Amino acid sequence: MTAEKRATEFRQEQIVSMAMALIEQNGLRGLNMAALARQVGIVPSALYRHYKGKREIVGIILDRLKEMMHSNLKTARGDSPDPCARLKLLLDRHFAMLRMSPGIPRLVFSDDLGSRYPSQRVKVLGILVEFMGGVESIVREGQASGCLRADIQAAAIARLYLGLIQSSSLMWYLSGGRIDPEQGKEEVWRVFEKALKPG
Amino acid sequence: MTAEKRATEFRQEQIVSMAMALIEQNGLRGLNMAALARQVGIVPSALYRHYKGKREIVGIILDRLKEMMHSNLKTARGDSPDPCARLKLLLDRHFAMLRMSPGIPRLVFSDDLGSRYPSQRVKVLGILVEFMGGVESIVREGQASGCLRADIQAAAIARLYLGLIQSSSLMWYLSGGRIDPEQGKEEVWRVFEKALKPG
DNA sequence: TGTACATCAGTGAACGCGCGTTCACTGATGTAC
DNA sequence: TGTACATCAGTGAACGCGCGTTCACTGATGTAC
Repeated sequence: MTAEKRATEFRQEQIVSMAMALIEQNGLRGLNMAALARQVGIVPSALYRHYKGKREIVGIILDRLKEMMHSNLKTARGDSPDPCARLKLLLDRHFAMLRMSPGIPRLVFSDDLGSRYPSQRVKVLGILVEFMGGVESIVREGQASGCLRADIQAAAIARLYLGLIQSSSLMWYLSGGRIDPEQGKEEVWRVFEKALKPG
Repeated sequence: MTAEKRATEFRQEQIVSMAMALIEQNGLRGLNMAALARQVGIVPSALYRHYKGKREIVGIILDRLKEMMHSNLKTARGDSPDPCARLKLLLDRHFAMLRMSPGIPRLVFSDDLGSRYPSQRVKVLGILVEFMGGVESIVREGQASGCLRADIQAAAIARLYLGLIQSSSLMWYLSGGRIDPEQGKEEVWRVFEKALKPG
């Protein structure tokens, strides 16, 4: 049986989208060329008409992630004069992104990625560092404006913010998706606010 | 060249220890029978004289982890009448464990583990759930004794505690080991204390 | 409008590599007599 | 104390599987004349 012939742009889109779905289900290990081709509806060797190989596909997913994280930060930065409202908006956007692409944490924290494709690990590191930096600078503004307590270092607050997101993702992942992420998000924000508003 | 003949108990110890070292360096993917045998100084097939296979070796590492986490909780629980001092002691023990076996987070959060050995994932889940439960119960006591604020749910505080540990491990891992874990630990505790002492 | 040709997405067979595991065997060590 | 035998940790060759990738090919589609 032979698949319908489609434009390469169409297939590229399909491939990346199916790749993310596979990662979501079984991690980076679940992303293999045979399964990917099956999902797309073509034969494994046909994938190479559209991408140079697996490495390139993973790279493109990370590029998109970088772009999304970047755009989330930019949106949050320009939104409200109140830094704490911006942090909340960033959290909203971040969770919206995770809801749309639940495979992201599995890819980012997959240590396969680092050991198999060292250059991709550098990319991930850059994404996280940029995100942390962005959060930290909003936190600093929050401390200046008085909406966040100033007796804790901005970097530490940023880490706490990331830690709460992370442990929320972890719970979501460990529960096998049974926990509602939306609920997790609101709880994260409640804790963050209560713990870090000036006393 | 033929290796010296050693008692199986001796080799078993060596194998597990080398396996953890390999995981520390390159994650679960870095743990392969060829490299492991090389580290031990025997030939790959000789490993099977001492263990049934890779699955068993990984299982034993997880059993030890479970035991360590369990004993950390038990020690912390019995130590001081002050719940907050117990949380600090638990943090100390946890970081001491990580310092001694830095491969642990890579193994626990390796999604390879889950997808390749589903039964091991269940084991990890059990370990984490037990740990969280233990932390939560100390937190509850802390809220009752007045050393922790009571206006945040105990479960949320426990998650924050775990989140701080996690993001500290993440920083340590991403930095390639350049950050001093001991320093990270003290910072974690400072943040935790400041954020969660009653107002 | 029809024909010839280039382009391009599809196919299936095959390759090469990594890796966990098996198996027949060897030679040293400990034990029974 | 010496000999015969069982046990057991070691060896190396080979197997099987998963998986990413290559390659010669086919047939449809779009374009030039």
